Amino acid sequence: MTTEDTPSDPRTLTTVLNAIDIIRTLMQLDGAGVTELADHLDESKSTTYTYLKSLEQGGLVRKDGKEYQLSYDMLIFGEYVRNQSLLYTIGKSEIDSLAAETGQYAHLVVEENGRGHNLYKSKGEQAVGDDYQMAKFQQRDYLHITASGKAILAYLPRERVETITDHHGLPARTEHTITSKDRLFEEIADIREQGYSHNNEEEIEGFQAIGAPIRSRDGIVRGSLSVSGPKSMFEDDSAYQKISDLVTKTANVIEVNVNMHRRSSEIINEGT
Amino acid sequence: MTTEDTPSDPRTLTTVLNAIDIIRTLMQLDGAGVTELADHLDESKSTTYTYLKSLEQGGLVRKDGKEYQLSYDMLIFGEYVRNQSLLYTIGKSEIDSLAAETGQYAHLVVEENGRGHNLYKSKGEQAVGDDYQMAKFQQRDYLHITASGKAILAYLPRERVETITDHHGLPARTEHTITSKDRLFEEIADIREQGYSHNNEEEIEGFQAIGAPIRSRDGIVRGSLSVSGPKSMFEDDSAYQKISDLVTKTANVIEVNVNMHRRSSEIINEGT
DNA sequence: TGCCGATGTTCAATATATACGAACGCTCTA
DNA sequence: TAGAGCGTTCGTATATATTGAACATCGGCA
Repeated sequence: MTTEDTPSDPRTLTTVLNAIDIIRTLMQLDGAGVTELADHLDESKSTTYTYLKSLEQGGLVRKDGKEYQLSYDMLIFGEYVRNQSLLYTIGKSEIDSLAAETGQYAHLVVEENGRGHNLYKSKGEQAVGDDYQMAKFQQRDYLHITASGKAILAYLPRERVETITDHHGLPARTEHTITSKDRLFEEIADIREQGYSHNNEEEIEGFQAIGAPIRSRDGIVRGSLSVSGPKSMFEDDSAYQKISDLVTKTANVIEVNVNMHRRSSEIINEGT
Repeated sequence: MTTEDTPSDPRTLTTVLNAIDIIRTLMQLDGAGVTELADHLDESKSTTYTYLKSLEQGGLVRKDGKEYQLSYDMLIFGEYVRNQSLLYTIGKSEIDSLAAETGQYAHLVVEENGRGHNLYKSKGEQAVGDDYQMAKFQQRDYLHITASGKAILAYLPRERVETITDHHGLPARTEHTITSKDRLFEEIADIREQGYSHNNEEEIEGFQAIGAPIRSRDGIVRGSLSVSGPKSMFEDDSAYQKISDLVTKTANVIEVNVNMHRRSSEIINEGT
């Protein structure tokens, strides 16, 4: 239906996929009417209409004046997903401290389907960059482009990294972006040695970042965090050192707390 | 399929509604396996399996170990919906100030399908109540139970209020909850006279709140805001006065800014 | 005011996708 | 290592989605 649709085996519910396409397109178009949507999806008006009405009845879509929009129920799902994440509930305040101590932006990230999802971000006092750019809910990043993403890649099984890069490719954002697998695996080796990742203007010109993984006791990456800001903040050696120390320290604190929490839930569940 | 399902006319896509049921149930159960879900929905295992796989392929659901969960894409939808709302983008900082000035919780609310949805909340320094209770994403409230909800009801067309109460009823939360239509319409008249609403332990024993509507130039309610805290904060007359003044003032500021923004977009769009 | 074009909505026929049970495979546990 | 419980596959019976054409409604413009 859309350009990105994989062939899909015949045992998949096409109606469900179509509905999801409509949801995504509605987001992409920032709301749309029946005709506009139908044109974008190459479907008949009547079909599109039926989908919209069904989604409306199900509460995922709302008719707002002349246009159909995603409903506020989506907000509920989103908040639910966020609050469900241990990384978020435990890490939130640590990320706030990290942003406060560094004065820059701090982010908390998880991986899903080979992309980095922003669970939370906190803005430090000296953080620059329009809120515009930062508020943009570009919440799904390529992993090879960000410090937090690279921190995750570095501790994913090599095979998984292969799959991800094969699937998503290594598109460039700036001239510093890592665009070859070889280069990426070199970088991964460096990160593992240092324990943190460094984004050297690979996502945005003039911006740098330092990230570190958050792992569970068995070594599996659960997510990562990062601090980002204008490159001037990272150029001075002692500043760089300070930030990387804070980043790894914070990652460790969250790691310990998450693992403690998991352990205690496991003990509780032993009765089951 | 679920208990709340309305018969639904035959022109609706049942597959879409079924998929949405699965999403909602997955949230309700905090993740589930195929069998558990199938039991809850009174569907065959194989059918449920097909839905889960389709939703997974569509990216709304993720298999997390042994259980299916809502995906982080939901977070993207949620953030999108939030950021799309003018009330949020404009009101956020005002709500923060309101929380700071009163020291209590401040909320920003919109109405959808007769329920109040929390767009944003901010916690003041002296705010009490476990983060637990407040972080709980109970983000869809009955309108007659909260100060913000009542502020909205007060400026909705009477006919709409009737529809909403008929549909949702007036369930009680405490012994102070308004549970009759007559009482509700009296309250609405009072709110219109005062310009703000007062929640007198109608939602939670020992908690009070003051809310005010946010309306567009044509008088249509776009949402509301409120400040809530322990009743001791509201008992002193001058404190009550101070809070209600701040609440109505803040509502006005947001109102003006939203209306200005809309006006300028309209002017821009004149070229279209 | 009244007409035109565009958009939203309905419908009946057709083409197609979904639902289910039974059977198989896997895993965990006793 | 047997067995219970869960996830997965598949063939078939059945119910569902799709579409264009016709109708309704809205908004703009003369």
